[in-house]
Amino acid sequence: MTATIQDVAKAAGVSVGTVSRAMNNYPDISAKTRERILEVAKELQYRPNLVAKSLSSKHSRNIALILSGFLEDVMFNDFETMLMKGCYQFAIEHDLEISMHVINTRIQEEKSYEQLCYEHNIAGAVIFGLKNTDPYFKSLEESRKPCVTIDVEVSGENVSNVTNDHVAAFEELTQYLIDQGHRNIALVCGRKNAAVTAQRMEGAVNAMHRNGLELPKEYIIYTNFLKEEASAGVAEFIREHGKEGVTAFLCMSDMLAVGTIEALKGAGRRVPEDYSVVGYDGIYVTEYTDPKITTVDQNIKDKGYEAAHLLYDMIEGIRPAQDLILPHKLEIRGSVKKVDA
Amino acid sequence: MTATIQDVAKAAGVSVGTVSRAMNNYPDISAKTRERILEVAKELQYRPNLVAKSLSSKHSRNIALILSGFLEDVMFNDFETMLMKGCYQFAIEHDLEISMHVINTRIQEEKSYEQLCYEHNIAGAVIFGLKNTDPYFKSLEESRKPCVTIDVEVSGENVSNVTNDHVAAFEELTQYLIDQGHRNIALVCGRKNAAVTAQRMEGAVNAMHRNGLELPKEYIIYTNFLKEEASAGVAEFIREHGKEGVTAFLCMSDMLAVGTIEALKGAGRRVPEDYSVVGYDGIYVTEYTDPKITTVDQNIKDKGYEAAHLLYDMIEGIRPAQDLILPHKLEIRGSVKKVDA
DNA sequence: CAGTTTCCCGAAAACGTTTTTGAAAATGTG
DNA sequence: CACATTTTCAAAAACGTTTTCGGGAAACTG
Repeated sequence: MTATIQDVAKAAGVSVGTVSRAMNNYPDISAKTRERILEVAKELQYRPNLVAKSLSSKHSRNIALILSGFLEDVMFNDFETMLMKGCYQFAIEHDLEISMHVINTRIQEEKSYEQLCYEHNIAGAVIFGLKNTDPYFKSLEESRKPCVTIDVEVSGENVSNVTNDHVAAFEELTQYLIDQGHRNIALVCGRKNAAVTAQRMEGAVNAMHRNGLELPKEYIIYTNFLKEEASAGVAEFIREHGKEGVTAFLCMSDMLAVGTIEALKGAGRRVPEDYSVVGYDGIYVTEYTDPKITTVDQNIKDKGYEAAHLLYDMIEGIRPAQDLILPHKLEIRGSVKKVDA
Repeated sequence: MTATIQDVAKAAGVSVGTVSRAMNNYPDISAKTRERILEVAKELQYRPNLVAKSLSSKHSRNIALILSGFLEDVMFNDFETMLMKGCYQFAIEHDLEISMHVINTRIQEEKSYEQLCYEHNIAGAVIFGLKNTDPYFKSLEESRKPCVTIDVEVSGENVSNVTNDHVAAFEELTQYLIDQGHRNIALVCGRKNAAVTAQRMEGAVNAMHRNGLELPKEYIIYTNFLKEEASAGVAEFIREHGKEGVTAFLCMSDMLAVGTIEALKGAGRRVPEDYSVVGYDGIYVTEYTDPKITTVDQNIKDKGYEAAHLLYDMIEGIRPAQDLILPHKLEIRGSVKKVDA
């Protein structure tokens, strides 16, 4: 099979401990023997077994990316993938091992977060997709293993949160619509009791009130963040309220925007000529629709990178647990038309 | 910390070996002691350390998903993600551990596939995104660790390949266009020396010849599978050949179809009224464009599932290395118009 | 040059499991 | 009841590393 540390030791005429010291750049070894061992190691194409390393070593360079609901949600491939890319980017740059774990409710009930870490000798994790109904949501609070959640507020000694200022971002997005002259705006909402929904709602209402506008209850269309529900909701909306002068649809996600545009086109309306539509998230689909969708880019890849970064710093004791708010960016594409106020 | 097997052994008044036997359902243990041990284990919330398990155990339940070029290619989030989902699906169903490794050229030069397996105690891997210029492309041939490649033909004792019949599929797609009355068809091609390009080209030409049609060299637009290149190429094409009666664009990927449609719309043409367009792959974007793109669905999630399945069977000695050709499916959406022949 | 310090490195314990070996206990057989 | 067989389990080796401990050699000190 492949050479082990024993083989290298024998070939170099030293003890295994010395080989270990040579491989890991420890100080207490003479330059000469280190050279020789490194040479022999290269000769034998020796690669340390990371499993043994992980078992033996006190401090681990393994971090995890934990995904909840990965197999259930079929729609959002872009989000998780960009997040992964960000994490892997950081891991590669800092020579970390990263392992991915998809968890569902059953798995969460079976083993705690700490147990999962223990199972795999993991120093900490970036956790994505956690719902407030997930068992981990509560139990993380008392975790002794550090972790970083994405876009979900969990309090706890060892838990950080990386997110955007969704309130401000949505406020900005709403303000943009208003600046373009829109006064009667319908809101295509996400899941009623989701945290993100509440934040975005707050942003929308803030912007409207600041401009002396109201958001009538009838102008709120609730969905579960599903495109089809947005389509159905919007179709019904224009049947019932089509004559009331609404000029824009403010959607809580890009997917909802896609559904909204579909419904509008299905009803023979043009976007943005007849109705303006904006989305939220910045997933890559927004560039491929017609028209391209004006949205707020959360830059999820950076989020992944910064989450891994923060996790690493927590593990190393460089930074304490904290909330990190990353910048967002209004991406103006083609789905909004300026109207006369 | 968390309870180890020692703790369980002590609490149950037996040796660690016995605990191991109880946990793994070995036969040589009395039902009574097994019961008792399992109870104690649950009591202590014992979870075996998988790292130690992997190190100690002869046969491993760890498989890997190896992704080449994951961080480089920014465009195709859908493909890798669906593949992952398929693999994880199988892994969860069969209680396997799965680890994901992103490799680039540097990493491939640094360590061989076998070394990578050895490092992580991996029994075998599903490999995706391998280019014929990748170092692993050749070295896999002699690997003693089983592996399954996706959509790339590598010969070798222990390497399987899961793919679609791209020639037949593309032939079918082309035939569909012809059946709809199209006679003058332009081909939006992928990277010139890629294996997939050659296969699809073959399929296209087969179908055309069978119907007594020709594919003029000027009607072939080469790209590197990039949307922008397709846009540019098609824009130029209709400037130069717009008057020659071409009615359809046959694209080697969905992304190219998106680029093609973009260019056509940019030039004031309608799809499918003025030009029909078809894509290939079945990524989810095809459902979100306007019009929705008629394409061939490769069902990449199944591919991932079946690849993991085959890998598992190879490891267990149930199936030998082999090539697996999965069914594809023509997905008729809205980007093709019937014309009078 | 004797005593101290520093530098190297070998030996062995440790990480948490599985697996092999062998022996005691239980059961079966005639 | 003596012997053979089977069942059950304890003890210890093994997996491939890291890390601790300690000691001899070399290098300083006065």
